[in-house]
Amino acid sequence: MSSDSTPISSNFLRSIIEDDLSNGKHGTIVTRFPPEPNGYLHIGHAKSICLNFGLAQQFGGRCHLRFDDTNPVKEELEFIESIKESVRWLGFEWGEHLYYASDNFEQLYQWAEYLIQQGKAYVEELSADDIRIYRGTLVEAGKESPFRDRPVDESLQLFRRMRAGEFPDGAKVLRARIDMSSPNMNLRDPVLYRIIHAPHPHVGDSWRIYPMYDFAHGQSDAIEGITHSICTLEFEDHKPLYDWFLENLPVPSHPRQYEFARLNLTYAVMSKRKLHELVTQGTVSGWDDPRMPTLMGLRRRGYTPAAVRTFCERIGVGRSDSWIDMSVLEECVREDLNESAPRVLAVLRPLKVVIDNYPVDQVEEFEAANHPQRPEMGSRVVSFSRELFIEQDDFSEAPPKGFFRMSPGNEVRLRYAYIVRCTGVIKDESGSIIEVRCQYDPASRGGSAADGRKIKGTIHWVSARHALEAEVRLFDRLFTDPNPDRGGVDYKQFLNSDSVEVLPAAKLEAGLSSTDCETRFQFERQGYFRLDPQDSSPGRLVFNRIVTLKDAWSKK
RNA sequence: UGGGGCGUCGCCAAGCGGUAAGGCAUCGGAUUUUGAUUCCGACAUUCCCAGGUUCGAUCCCUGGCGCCCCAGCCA
Repeated sequence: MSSDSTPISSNFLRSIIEDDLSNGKHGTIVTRFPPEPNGYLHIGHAKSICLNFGLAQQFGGRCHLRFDDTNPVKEELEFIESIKESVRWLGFEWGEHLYYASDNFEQLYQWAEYLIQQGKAYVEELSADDIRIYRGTLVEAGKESPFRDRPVDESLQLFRRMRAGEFPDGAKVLRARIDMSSPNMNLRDPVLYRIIHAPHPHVGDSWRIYPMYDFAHGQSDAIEGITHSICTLEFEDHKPLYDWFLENLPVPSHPRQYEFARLNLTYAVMSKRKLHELVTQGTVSGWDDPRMPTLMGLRRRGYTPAAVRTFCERIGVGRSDSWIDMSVLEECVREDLNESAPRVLAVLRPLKVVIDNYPVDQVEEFEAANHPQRPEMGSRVVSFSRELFIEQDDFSEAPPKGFFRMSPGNEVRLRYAYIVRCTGVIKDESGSIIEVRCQYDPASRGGSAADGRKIKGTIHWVSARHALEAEVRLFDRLFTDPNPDRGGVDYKQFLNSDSVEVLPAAKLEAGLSSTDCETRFQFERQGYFRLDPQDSSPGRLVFNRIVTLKDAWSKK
């Protein structure tokens, strides 16, 4: 992780930890990343992962991976596995510190009985609807349940029978006995346990009752000896409850909770519900669709873990609601790939070019640098012949002002090869250009004019008879609006109908025949690409565009 | 209209009473066989507003205004 390029900057969490360490409150820090295994991880989770694992790393502590698996009806083994895979892919390792809240179920159950015995919890028999009505509203105090003051023994017996599976789902719950008139809704006798007759992905069918998040999370933190329990802002209202449990239970430690603002990205949606919808409604091909902001999606697209880590560092950590510009993420991959990606010539939308004065059967080989700024990356040889492909965009019959690519009468350099002058075009019956004719300057071998004249434009090309054919997929933002997630409107109305463009017959330089999906390339003048790990096979090359190059010209 | 937060450049974000870091974006200009990269330069007399305390306030106090979160047997 030392290769990440953004300097570590100050934030409020680092300050807190520095203080706790220097004043001896803690000798070492322990954090945790606590996902619920009910879906795939997205870029927002990456922020939390980088924060928790990163803080532990920077301060010589450790970070646990803990599954907050208290709701068996939403959780699946598949999600547990994909989460582990995503965290590892991001570059973090939890070692032996893998935990499940569900492994604490017996202890939590004992603590629940303890609370009952202390008169601090009771078995509730009101229906879910009635509980809601009794809870009151934001501006009105709640009412106490008729079961609130029932004898301790009665609650205890009932709770044991709940555990034994004697009651159907929803028949009863266990509630904490706190304060029905608290202005903090979380303190109005929160539900601790509910009856769910469903098997659990991790602990199987051993339980009929399951603790709620609030009754499991803080205690799990305490059991694991977490020092800094870092979560998102919406849990701030839960902190008094978090602390209430830790103060009223014989727990081994009392972690402190700190909250930060969750990540929002422009031109994306981040809620699990909406991502799920995109998948199930077939808007995208799956959780790993290269346009998805999921870690699986970014990975398949070709993003590097280092780029995602740099992004998480660069956006900072604060407590104010923030919308990070997609361009920040994009710039992070470019930075990473600009350093490491070998350059290659590839024509995405081919236009045939014939060099009339070039010998018909002649083939020349030119040396091309794999990375002009990094000679140590070596060079390769590219074949040149009379018939080539160039990019359709690199030719204009009636060029706009400032266009310095190929146009009739103008000279342009074919990268690494020769300077050519366009002499004419051939069109089909409908008037579209199907071929461009040129004359080359034999004295410009390698691309430099013998007389030293300056050539402004350099374009890429591929020799027609040597070209490799490939499918290339150009991905763009999934949404047309910077904030599709804003309230009041259906985010689906902002779906970008052009978020993927498939180019079926791109022409690549021959050397690309033997590459693998681990290598990211820069297709010169176009962007960064890599083989799609899913759809590519030895006989069929499918490239994904990870991100474009910056393009000052197209902006004009 | 209860409670909890937040408000520093277009987007993030440092700053912790001593006179506004940095990144992304944007705009100039230089170098360039990628209109990329790299490099230089510009970019908040001002920190939501109004009062107050102070020699001095983005930082302290008071009062406004705006935005976000909370009424799951979800996490």
